[in-house]
Amino acid sequence: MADLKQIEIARLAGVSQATVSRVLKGDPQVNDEMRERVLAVVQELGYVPDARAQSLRSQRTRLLGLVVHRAPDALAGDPFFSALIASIIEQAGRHDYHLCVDTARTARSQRAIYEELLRTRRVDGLILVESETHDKRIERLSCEGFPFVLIGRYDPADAVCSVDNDNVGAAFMATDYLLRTGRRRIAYIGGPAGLTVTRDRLQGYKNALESHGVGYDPRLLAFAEFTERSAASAMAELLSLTPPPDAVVGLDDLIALSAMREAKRHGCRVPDDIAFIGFNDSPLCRYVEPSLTSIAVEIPVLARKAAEMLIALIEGREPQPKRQIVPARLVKRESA
Amino acid sequence: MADLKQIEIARLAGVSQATVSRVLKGDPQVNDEMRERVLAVVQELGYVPDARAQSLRSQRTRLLGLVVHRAPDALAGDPFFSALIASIIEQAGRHDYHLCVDTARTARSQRAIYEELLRTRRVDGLILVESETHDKRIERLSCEGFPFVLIGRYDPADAVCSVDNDNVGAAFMATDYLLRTGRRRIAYIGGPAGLTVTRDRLQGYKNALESHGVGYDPRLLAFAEFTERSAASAMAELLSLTPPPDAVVGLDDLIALSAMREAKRHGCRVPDDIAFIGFNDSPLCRYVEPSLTSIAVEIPVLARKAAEMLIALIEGREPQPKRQIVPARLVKRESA
DNA sequence: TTGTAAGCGTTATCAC
DNA sequence: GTGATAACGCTTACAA
Repeated sequence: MADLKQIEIARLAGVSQATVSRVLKGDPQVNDEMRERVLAVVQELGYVPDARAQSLRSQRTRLLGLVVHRAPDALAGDPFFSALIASIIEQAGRHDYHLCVDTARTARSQRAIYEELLRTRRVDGLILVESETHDKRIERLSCEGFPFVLIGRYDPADAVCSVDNDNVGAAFMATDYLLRTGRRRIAYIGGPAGLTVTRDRLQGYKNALESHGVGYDPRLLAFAEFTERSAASAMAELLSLTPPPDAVVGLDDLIALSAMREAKRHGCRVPDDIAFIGFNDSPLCRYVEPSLTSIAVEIPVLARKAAEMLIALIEGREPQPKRQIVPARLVKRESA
Repeated sequence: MADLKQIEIARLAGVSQATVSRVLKGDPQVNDEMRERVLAVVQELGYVPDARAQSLRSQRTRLLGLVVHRAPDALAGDPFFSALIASIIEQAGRHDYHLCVDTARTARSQRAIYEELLRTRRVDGLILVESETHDKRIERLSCEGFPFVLIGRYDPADAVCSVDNDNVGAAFMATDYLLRTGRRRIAYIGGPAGLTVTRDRLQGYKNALESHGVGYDPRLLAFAEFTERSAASAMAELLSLTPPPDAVVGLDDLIALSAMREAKRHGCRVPDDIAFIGFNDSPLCRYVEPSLTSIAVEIPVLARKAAEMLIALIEGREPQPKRQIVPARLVKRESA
């Protein structure tokens, strides 16, 4: 069973080993009668070619690589990555590719992992997430001509293949929705001020206010760390304004959620007194009370497109366009 | 850069290609002077051996396989798998192994995936989760002598290598706690009835009832798929009983949460009218209202042990003991 | 101690 | 059309 190779099939079918290979590859040049004979033996013995030998010979492993920069416990709680992984696997599977996932916590181990995956040719291509603005890895991969696709933003945008969600558009969508439902004093709680996502979404927020002719009040802006407490205290401060905000756009679901809790603790009714919108449409949203309206960034779409692009690159097709933007989607629930 | 092989290193270092291989393998037989020469060239050119060639030659891919039986969207929201994946990767990495994750939704595709991973020798071993009581895959793998470790239970227990959390004990712990806090009509919502985890936890539930001398009422049992709707409708049915349950043990946090929401929608107060306990202590638990009491199964420990055992098997060491049990832990919150 | 050479199981290029 | 045969890049007897 274990040592079943083409040569064995060939012997039993009374043909040469090369013919077995041809039949398996679907070569149209082979005689029907021989094809039948070979396929019969293959079927009977359940022969499947050895991926290792194929990899060496074809210089292709049919393995996509994904490296995640999170400690295991951080990864564990993050719905983004599990969604990403699951969707990449699915899309890869359609093209008969598999996914190899690695984690790299420290900067050193990151370099090592990339080095390893790239140089050992263990994977045919890489999907990169959470890249920084000037990312050595990216320059490196570009130089080497190694196939890779970025999830996120990069400048110059057309230098690399990338997919991203439309952060400006997503925040516009959230704010616009609140304005349409009659809210006028809309606060924005961002994450750390340096993050591009914080800034992009702030931009979308401003755009929406402007498009409705609603004045922009800088006092309604707050920035929080990614902790419950930080978001809560930002919210407390916003509530001390007169008049207080009647809606809040939070950078992500956890921030929105923590803010919402704080508001409730101050006796606000949600959504009557104040509405809340988060981002990511994480599983959490459905389970809290009131359930949290959220802007879904379509991670499965993102992942599918990334995998699709990467496979195209690997197989020598130049993806067009090189940059794809996935629109966001409003998931309406009780909080707004 | 791309076509850098040992023979090239050998040429530049003025040695034979075999010597390069020996140096890289850390063979103590080689002359120090030669080793220096070779390593210098290796360093300078940043040579790394081709994993594909190594795989073919050594008959080892250094890849562990994990197959997950969930649709991508079900996987996406499930903290269990992300925790599992993350911890396996980490442990594997310590031994210079990588992880290949696949999903298989349908029974047919499951077979196909196993077939593929096993027969193509794409991975050196498999970690199996969510096995069923009489699992063809397991018999198959055993027959073939393919290295694999089960996360979960299997009979006879010493036929295969496995790690498991103490599901019977965990459910006992949950049910016992509810009984001690005065609950008497305790319902159990399992997952699909064939799953061993469903049955083991049912057993623990029954054991606890018995140990408290509380009668077992089969009407208080329900089985749900791993979807919100399914758990909710199971809960709705339980609520229609007279009298309704005063506590629910859910197979996992998501099931417990979905059930809890359904109960609240029916006007039940939690925990006053009805208490809820889930399993896994997922991040979600803290954010819902009321926060969910949960039995923590130590997934990282489970994953680490599984990976450790699998690697031992692959490398020809017989793990002792063949079965490892990881105890559970009660995390008390508001819902019970 | 180092070099030579025979595979590992495929695929692909030749002749026939 | 089909069958030898040479790679693919590495490991490892075996020879020197």
